Amino acid sequence: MKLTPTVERCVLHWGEMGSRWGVSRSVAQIHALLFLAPEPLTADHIAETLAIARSNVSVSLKELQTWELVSITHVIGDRRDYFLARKDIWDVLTTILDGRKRREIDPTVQMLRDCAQEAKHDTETPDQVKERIATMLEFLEEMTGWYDQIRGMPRPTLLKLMRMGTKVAKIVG
Amino acid sequence: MKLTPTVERCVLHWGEMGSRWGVSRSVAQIHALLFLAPEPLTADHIAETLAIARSNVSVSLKELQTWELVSITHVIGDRRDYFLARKDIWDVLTTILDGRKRREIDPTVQMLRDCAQEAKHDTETPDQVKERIATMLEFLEEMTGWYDQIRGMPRPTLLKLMRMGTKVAKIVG
DNA sequence: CGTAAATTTCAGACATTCCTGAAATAACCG
DNA sequence: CGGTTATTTCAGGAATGTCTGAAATTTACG
Repeated sequence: MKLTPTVERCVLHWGEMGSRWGVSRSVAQIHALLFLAPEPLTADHIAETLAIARSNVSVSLKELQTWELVSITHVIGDRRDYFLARKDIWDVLTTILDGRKRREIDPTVQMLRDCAQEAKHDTETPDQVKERIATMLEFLEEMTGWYDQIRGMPRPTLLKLMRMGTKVAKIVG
Repeated sequence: MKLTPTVERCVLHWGEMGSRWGVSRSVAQIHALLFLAPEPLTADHIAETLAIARSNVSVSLKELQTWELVSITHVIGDRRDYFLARKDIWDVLTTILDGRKRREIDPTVQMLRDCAQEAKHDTETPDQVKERIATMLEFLEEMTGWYDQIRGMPRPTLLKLMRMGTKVAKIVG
């Protein structure tokens, strides 16, 4: 896997996007490289190609594995680890969304539930604020509930629905 | 607008979430405070309540205004600016999504288009990589196209569709 | 205008995150 | 085992991002 100008451009852009979404540049770049690579790559290869420290690659790969975006394979007669990214784009997207929901949205919902609970014995917080928190909680619960339902649908069904676009409303409504 | 323990908890959590999504803690905290506040607040009031520098509040409010999440109002007989956050949660969400799409997704699509274009005269990049880029581009174009359609739908229609959940598929399919 | 309040700018301090390189550990082979 | 290769850990340095406070600017009132 050579870093051709085209690949380089994708990798750099993806790294840039990563930092805007709370992922370190290295992690995002490695992910981009592995995503594009037709073959699994060794950590050494990645470090050399992207010109980043070998140790950095090691840590970043660990993180990508906890995100379930990257896995390890092996080649017979070779002791080194070969890394392989999830290639199905739809899969990549849902994996990332699932992860962020679990790590960020779900705890936020929990925090709002706690606040709503506490609010009952809380005389100093104005009612308008309590109401706003309640509305927020309701909204998030509705959104996450919807997301979970959607996630449970078979992909072809979902794709069909998406391709129908606004026509869905006409048929249903 | 007093910083009651409940409000404080929301503000701190929201600040935390902000930094995980590429927004500075101050900006996120100010947004949370303004979102919860029933009344518009002055910059001084915000600085005092959150114990952050007045200048920081000024810059953060500017950023929130470019995101169209916060606007200025005035009170007769008072020269100070009063700041007011968008209160409709649905509106807040779509405003944020629109902004991120415009700033991050659209440029990414453009980058992929450029790569796909360049790929035609590019002999060194393997075909498998070119194909992956093409697939990625196709996927993103489909997703953004769908998003734009959805965004154009009247909100009650969309809400109805969401509340139907998976039933939509049964009726349509 | 002159003055005072309100706001903004911005250089540099501070904090955080990220990355590196050396050392430690683990895995494997003969 | 001893030696070799692969991987991980981690302290500290580098880079980046964030925040502050003083000074400059703008705004509005008398």
